[in-house]
Amino acid sequence: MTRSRSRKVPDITSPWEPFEDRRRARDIKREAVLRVAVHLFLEQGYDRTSLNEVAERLNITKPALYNYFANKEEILVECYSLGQELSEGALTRMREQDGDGLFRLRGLIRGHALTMAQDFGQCLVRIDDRVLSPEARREVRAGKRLIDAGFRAFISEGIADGSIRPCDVKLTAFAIAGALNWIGHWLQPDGDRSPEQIADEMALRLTEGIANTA
Amino acid sequence: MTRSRSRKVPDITSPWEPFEDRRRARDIKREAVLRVAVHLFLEQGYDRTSLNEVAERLNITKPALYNYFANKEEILVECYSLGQELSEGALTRMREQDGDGLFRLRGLIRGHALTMAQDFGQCLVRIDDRVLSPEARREVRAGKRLIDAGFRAFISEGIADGSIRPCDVKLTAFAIAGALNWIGHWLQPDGDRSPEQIADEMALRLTEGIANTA
Amino acid sequence: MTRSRSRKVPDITSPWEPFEDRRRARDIKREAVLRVAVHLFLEQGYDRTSLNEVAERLNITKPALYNYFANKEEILVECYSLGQELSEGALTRMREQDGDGLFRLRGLIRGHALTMAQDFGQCLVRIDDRVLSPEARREVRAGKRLIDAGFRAFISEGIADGSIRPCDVKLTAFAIAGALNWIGHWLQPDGDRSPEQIADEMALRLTEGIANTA
Amino acid sequence: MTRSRSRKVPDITSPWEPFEDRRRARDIKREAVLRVAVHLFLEQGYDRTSLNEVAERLNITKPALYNYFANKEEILVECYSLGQELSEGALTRMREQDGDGLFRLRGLIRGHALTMAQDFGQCLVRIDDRVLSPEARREVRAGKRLIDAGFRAFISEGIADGSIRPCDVKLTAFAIAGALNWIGHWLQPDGDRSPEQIADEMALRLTEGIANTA
DNA sequence: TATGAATGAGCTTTCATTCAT
DNA sequence: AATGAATGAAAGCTCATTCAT
Repeated sequence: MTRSRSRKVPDITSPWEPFEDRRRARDIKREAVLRVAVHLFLEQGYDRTSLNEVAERLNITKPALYNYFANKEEILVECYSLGQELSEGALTRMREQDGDGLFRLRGLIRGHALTMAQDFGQCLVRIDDRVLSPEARREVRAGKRLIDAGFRAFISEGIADGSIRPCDVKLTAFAIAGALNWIGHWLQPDGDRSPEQIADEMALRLTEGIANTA
Repeated sequence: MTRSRSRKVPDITSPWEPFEDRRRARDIKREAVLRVAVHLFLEQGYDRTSLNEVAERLNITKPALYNYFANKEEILVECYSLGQELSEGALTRMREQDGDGLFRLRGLIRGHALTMAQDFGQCLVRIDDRVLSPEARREVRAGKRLIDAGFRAFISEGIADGSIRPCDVKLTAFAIAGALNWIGHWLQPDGDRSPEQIADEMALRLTEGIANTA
Repeated sequence: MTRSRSRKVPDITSPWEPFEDRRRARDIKREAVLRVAVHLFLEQGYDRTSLNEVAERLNITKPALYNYFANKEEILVECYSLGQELSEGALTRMREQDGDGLFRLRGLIRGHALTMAQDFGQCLVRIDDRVLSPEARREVRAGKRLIDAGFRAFISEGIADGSIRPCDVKLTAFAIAGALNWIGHWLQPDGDRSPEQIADEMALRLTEGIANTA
Repeated sequence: MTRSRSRKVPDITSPWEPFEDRRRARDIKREAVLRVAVHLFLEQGYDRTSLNEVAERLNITKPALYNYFANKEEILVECYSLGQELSEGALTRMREQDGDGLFRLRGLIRGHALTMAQDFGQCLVRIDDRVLSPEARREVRAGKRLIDAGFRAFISEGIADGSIRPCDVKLTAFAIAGALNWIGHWLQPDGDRSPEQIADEMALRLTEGIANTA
């Protein structure tokens, strides 16, 4: 026993590694579940995607999923969370950057557009959160409001610093967000524009009317 | 219509009238089903709305629905159709009006925004057409493309006649459509802006950047 | 239509009969479900009896049960109810009869013993009410307490009127109820004593010690 | 085995002790499992108690249980066994004591009542043995019959020696056993009577009617 | 000895749809 | 035109049990 063990070098040098390994393996598997799930959710809708299908694509059985998630809803919630992270990431990055309101707004537009080019990001706007339990829904909606508030804040800021022309902040924010969210509905992975091109174009196009270039 | 109605007094003279009446009654009921259905679909999602619920709100029983519709999918398809009619109506109206591209585009924006303020209109963008059978889906998508083509046509027209500044037509159309479709997601029936106000505002706001006012 | 109808004599003489028939048919089926269910519950236990088994014995399919009952629990609750009715029937009958406490107690014993000879009666003591939801359980337990209270009342009454010797009422009631409830556990349908014989014997035996024969 | 063990220095003085220790530790753990299990079985029923719950309360994981028991059924069987031991203990003790039938019967009643005040004892009458496999059930039932036979034997003995009045032995035994078994259903751990008081009271009360005091 | 992961079997429940009436 | 009853299919979830480690 001692001998056979002694051959396994890493076990001696770092007895915690196996633990780490396990946890990492677990996280990797969790992520794999989420990736497959969000993909199917987007493809077929949440209700029409059975856990069996998710499991099948992962080459495991349905109950195995319950090792990683408490129930189907939790899977969706975590998909939302990952999407939310993408979205908030863009917001945070721009918040920390110097520049006037218009500059930051354009950055946020770009970031949000790129978010919409990814599965987890699309999930935010294409999977109806009405399937969630009231509590989960509240949390998800709070996240969505954060983003919206970000758009409004940058617009207001731009108006204050003169980089954006006075306008109806709320409606403008909705219009911009709507145009971006819609990307998730029409974007083709193999389209003739790359997500980055779309993002850049949107950043310009959606601010053309309100940019104070005078 | 007016004539058939005026005859109504003596049923004996016109044995076909009851037929008319019947068909009308039938249509009225069909419409009632659709109105209730689209409402519930929007409220809970298509999959989570059972025909039982629809029937209950109509004070009939589930199988009675099958007198008016072949199956659940047909109900949804007709909801889409009604939404599509609203949408295409706006398009047709503007097509028949005189005016330059910008003028027509603004009219279409207004019309589309108003469409998004109604249940059947919202249905177009909030109920995922992936629940439909391939054939039905193809038809619905064809309808949606029509609208999109309308936006693009007016924009191109505007560029041609000089009322709109040159721009990426496709992307611009997507941006405008997205901003408008999004209305269906955030509009509150009792909000502080009326649908008409929103429509007018959007017509201006979404063309600010591309209008050739020089 | 009118003619074909006029041939159906009973429809004319009593237009309500078909309705009645239907309702009766429905009740008959409900009862059949309950009889089969309680039988299986007693034979295998509640948890180990699947609705499939119940349905199979009735030559219907599982979901058909849901026409008559909202869920499995409701089936059990109604079994309890029927058992409770038997039990309370005996109590009520004796309450309405003249006689001293001892006489009534013996009557109740007899009645309860006979109750324990029937499926619905056995259900009361052999199916654990812990499988029920809290609300349902509360109701079932309230029923059980009623019976218990009946035993105590008659004993107290007997002590008061001198037909029963002073004793620990609560414990005596428990002892009697226990002896009777236990019948449900050992009674064989084809045993050498009939339920009536057992009931009579128990009425005497369980009161021998407390009867005031002096 | 002994040899390989002897290499561990401290073990040299008494190489058997660790074994003993181990076995003892194992038995202690087995017992702990049984105590937790019987408690949960009584609280929620056998079927509704998952091995996960049992394990959780023991701060181990579910598969660990399989080190001590082959399967869930075995756990229940051993719970029964421990209850049976309690019950048979009372029987054996009285069998070995001098005294007439009435005396012994009263002793057995007392012993059985006390058995019913303990988890393992209650298990005998509150957990349905129909969840067991046929073989296990046969064994458990054999045990239960032993106790029943004990009651009958003492009653017969009492009739023979004149301490008990002639009566229907079988029915009397059932009545007494039933009254006692029922204790397990109504006894409250914090009730106003101690188990001993109840046992004494029952010993008198349940023999009042048949005791030959003349 | 103990664990995390996985599985197979099974259960309750829901629902669109059909059919006799 | 409308209903009550019934069904087939499927879904989410639970759980005892096994196994590699």
